[in-house]
Amino acid sequence: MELQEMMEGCQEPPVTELLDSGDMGGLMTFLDHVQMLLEAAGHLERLERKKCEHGYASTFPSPESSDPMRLKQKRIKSKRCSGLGISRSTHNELEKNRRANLRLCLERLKDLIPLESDSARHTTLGLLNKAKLHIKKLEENSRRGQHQLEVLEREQRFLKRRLEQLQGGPELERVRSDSIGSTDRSDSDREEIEVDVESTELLQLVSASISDLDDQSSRQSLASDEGYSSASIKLSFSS
DNA sequence: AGTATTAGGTCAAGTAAG
DNA sequence: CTTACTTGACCTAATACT
Repeated sequence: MELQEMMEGCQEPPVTELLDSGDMGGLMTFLDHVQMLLEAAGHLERLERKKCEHGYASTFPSPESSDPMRLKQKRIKSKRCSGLGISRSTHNELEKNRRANLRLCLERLKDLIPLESDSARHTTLGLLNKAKLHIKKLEENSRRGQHQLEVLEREQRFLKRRLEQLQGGPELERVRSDSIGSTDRSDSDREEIEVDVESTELLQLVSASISDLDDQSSRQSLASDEGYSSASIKLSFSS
């Protein structure tokens, strides 16, 4: 029950949601989880590599295993060492600790990956396989999130420029004609306009705030001697 | 410097229990 | 079948010895 709660606590919302909501804390937690899982995967990989190096349960024979003479010498030496070394019970105790540590790591891993149901039994092998899949999924999500972030940043840059142009006065007419139908646009312009089409709502919002801004600035400007430019912008915009 | 020994840690096979 | 335990073998790094 408690474990289930912890696990649920670890389940991240999709990256897209986090991005949409601008929840930077959530994003950081998500990235932390990815980092921890990658570390776990790295540990497993290192273990596997070590197995290969030593020839343990590996398809690659170690150089020594092919040399019977050296193997024999090693065995003799090892027997000598174990005879003089730590007692059997101490060795058993140490081995027990090692296994406990392994179990602990497995529990931590279990907390990090989403599991279908609490009641289902999770074997070590199953858990490791699920962790592997989860890592792959997180990596994919991370890639997608990164891509979306780039798109949004492009969009933000474009809107910022657009805003500056709209506030800039004499540039306005050119911007308008550009957006209506000029054919000699650069690739980046075209790309930006595509983005623009996808975000009409956002643009409307920006336009609304620009109008507010213009209302204010025109009021201020009209009060001053140089008030005509702002006022004319407003006029041409509304016509 | 090179070799032997020791200490500490890990792995894998065999086995018993749940 | 899975897990936990025991046990012997093995590895590496540190230390002692020549």
